[in-house]
Amino acid sequence: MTYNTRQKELIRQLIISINRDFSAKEIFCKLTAAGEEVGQTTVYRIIDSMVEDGQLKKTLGEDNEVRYQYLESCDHFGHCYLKCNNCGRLQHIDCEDICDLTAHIERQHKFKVDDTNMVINGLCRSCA
Amino acid sequence: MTYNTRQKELIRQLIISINRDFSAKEIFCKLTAAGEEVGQTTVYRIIDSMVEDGQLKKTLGEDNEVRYQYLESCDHFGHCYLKCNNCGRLQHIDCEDICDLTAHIERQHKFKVDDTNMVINGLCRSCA
DNA sequence: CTAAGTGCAAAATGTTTGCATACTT
DNA sequence: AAGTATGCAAACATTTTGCACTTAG
Repeated sequence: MTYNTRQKELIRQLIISINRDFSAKEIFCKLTAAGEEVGQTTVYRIIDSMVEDGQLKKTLGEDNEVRYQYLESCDHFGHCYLKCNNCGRLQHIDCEDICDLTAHIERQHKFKVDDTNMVINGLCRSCA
Repeated sequence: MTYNTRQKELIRQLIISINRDFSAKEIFCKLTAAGEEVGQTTVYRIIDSMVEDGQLKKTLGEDNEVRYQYLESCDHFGHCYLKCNNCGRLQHIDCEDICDLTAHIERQHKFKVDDTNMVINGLCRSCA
């Protein structure tokens, strides 16, 4: 079982409100700045469990820093995302939209595409 | 100008011979194990310069470690790769092969795909 | 009451920097 | 000779661990 705690709720809310990718340190600093008392160990632990849970996706930011991306929960089997290089937001797309591509790659290149975690980079509509 | 040194050559050879992704630490350890004297600072510096050069691509491995992937030099404008999740090898594919996809995404999803650095994960022919 | 979660301080890990020395051209 | 590159040791930054304490169910 897993308990609901003040810390988990705070972190979850903050992550959602940020609405772009973030580092563990950022979360810790923002909470502290807001006067919330949450230990940084706890921040790391909660973030890690959200990654295991599939709610967050790890990415590599500038300066080799580990960043995380919130994935809105969805029950699709395939998870494909468009990530904006400018604002950092993720946008989910349906995998049917790219199944022509994956089929092509599997046929022509003999490569079995893993479309459960595919991220395509670029610029979103508002940043383009 | 940039000088050719024993260390650069050793590291370059090693990276090519490894033929999969690697961490800076691995390079340092392998060189040391082989009896080659190369400082770890040097390893980091040479790898960094290869990243800036476009010869290596950074990725995020397990345990948050930064890993690097050797990209065989090519003069294509678009760089799209298929990366095997098992053996770690990268395979280059031509961007014409995926331009239908990028066109579709740009049209339907209003998202300007950056195809200069796109990586698709999956399993290569021998690992599938 | 028990299992799960928290937070501190310390440790471990990975990476970078300052600087004197050595090597390339 | 002049400009680069190297390597050490120390500094840094980030993340993890051990452990006693607290909290949720």
